[in-house]
Amino acid sequence: MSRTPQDVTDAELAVLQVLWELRTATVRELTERLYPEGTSALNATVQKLLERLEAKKCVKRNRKTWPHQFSAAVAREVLIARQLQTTANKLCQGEIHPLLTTLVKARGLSAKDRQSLRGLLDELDREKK
Amino acid sequence: MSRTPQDVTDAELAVLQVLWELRTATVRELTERLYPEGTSALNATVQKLLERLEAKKCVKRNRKTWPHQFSAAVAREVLIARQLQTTANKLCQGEIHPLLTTLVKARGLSAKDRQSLRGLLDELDREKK
DNA sequence: TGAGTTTCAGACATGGCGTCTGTAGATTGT
DNA sequence: ACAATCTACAGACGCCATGTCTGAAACTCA
Repeated sequence: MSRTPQDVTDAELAVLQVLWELRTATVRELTERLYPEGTSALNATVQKLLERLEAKKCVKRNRKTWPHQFSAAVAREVLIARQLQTTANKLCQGEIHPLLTTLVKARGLSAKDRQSLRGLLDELDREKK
Repeated sequence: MSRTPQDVTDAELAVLQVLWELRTATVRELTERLYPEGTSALNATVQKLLERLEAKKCVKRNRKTWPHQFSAAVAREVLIARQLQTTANKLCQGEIHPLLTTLVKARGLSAKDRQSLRGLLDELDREKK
């Protein structure tokens, strides 16, 4: 039973969160945001995280500028979808329907939420007939 | 950014999957199921996994019998819900609604799925008014 | 050219997690 | 009761994912 590495780790995700907010940023900007009290050694840490994110195609790097400008290459929604699929694979043999029923049954679904969900479903009905 | 341990690891989940299927089992039965070709050393491995699962309150152990009988102490649905909440916390500040819309928009939702979902929503409407 | 950045390759450290060893205790057959 | 066999359990090992750091080369601007 070999361990499966995460597609995006916690520290990497923290970097992405800032990029989603700022649209684009330099290493320095990211470091200051992520480690307000940190030493300058953390620049290299953030750099490494960006390097790994780039390898995973989650971040784009503009090498034309100096310093380089970084931006997210995947939307938050994509990561959500990926994570949900992973959960489905592990716990439901890849089926997503059980996830839906679990979510719907969970507390915290307001009447408005239910209404908007119905809207989405209607849309799908019209699309696919 | 310290690493956060998983609540149930992959090897532990494999044990749980068998327990969900068999309802109850001994270490030996689990080992034969999980590692059909394995050596006897793996008995201890499974034992350790069970020990950790017990500590996490995911497994119950009956010490009255010999050998001990093990059974799952959490339903698959509970793990699903927990995992979904974790995802929501990491990617949506704890909101579950974004997960729902992502799932609904994803491929693989049949007309029947949509119908059963509506049924669930209706039920909730009646409950909470 | 020199000062102050930034980039980048590589190394290091911590700890999670799957696995294994060794020993004590329980059970069964004779 | 004794040997043979199984199980339980404590502890340790080792791999590797992941967050962090070091040092040197590359770049920019004055």
